Amino acid sequence: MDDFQASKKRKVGEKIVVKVKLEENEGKKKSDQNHPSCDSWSWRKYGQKPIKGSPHPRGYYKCSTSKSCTAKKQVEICRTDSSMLIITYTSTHNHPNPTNSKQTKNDAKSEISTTPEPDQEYEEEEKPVEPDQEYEEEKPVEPDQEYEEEKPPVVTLENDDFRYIQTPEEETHLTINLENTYFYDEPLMYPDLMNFSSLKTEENDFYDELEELPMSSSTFKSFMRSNFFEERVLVQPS
DNA sequence: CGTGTTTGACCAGCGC
DNA sequence: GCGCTGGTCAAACACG
Repeated sequence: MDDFQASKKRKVGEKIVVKVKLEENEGKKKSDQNHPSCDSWSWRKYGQKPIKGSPHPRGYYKCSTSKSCTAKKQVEICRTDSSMLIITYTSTHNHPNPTNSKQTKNDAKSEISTTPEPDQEYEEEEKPVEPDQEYEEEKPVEPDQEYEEEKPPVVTLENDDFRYIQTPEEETHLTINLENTYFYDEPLMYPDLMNFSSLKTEENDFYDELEELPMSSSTFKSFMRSNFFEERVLVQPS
């Protein structure tokens, strides 16, 4: 009802693809039970489909915080690396993050802009500092995009069709530039990044290898509850 | 009882 | 035009 029944189809206007590294041995956090991401939005699963060429099904989630919120995400296990989750965010939250307020345990540094505007972009956002965020992958850096050591309060990367806002706490590297595709790595640990103006993605890079990895939904679920770090990938449409 | 998950069916875009 | 595939719906079910 709520939705822009816009597209049941694959022509989504905006997407953020996040790669999440799972660490199986790192105990299960009950706090992530329902959403395989460390974002603090609450998600409700509304579907799951086996994806051709992938041994793992893809789960479809909607934001359950607000019925009018059209934010969605897709979660699947990377076929090339079963310890990696691929989370694709689509649409935007049109409400502030409800759990931010109750997430004051670490450091309630996260301020949410209460802007009920559906297409509103949060120009500035603060992320809760993650003490143990770890990610170290060195990848070829796009010469055009250079990130300096000391970052300004907010770094905004802009392209013709997407804009990506990051905070100084996260280190973002531009990793690959395939024609029109831009990839970023970063320890995504905050949900407010769900606001983006116009992003798009190609997922074909995941399909380059298929391995037989029989994984039941329960196994998948246990994956979801593990620890991980995330790796955000932004893609620009061609 | 409320909320979230599971799962099969249905729908629509896309390629041939 | 047809079939394939991905995305969504909704009823049934599970869980706290």
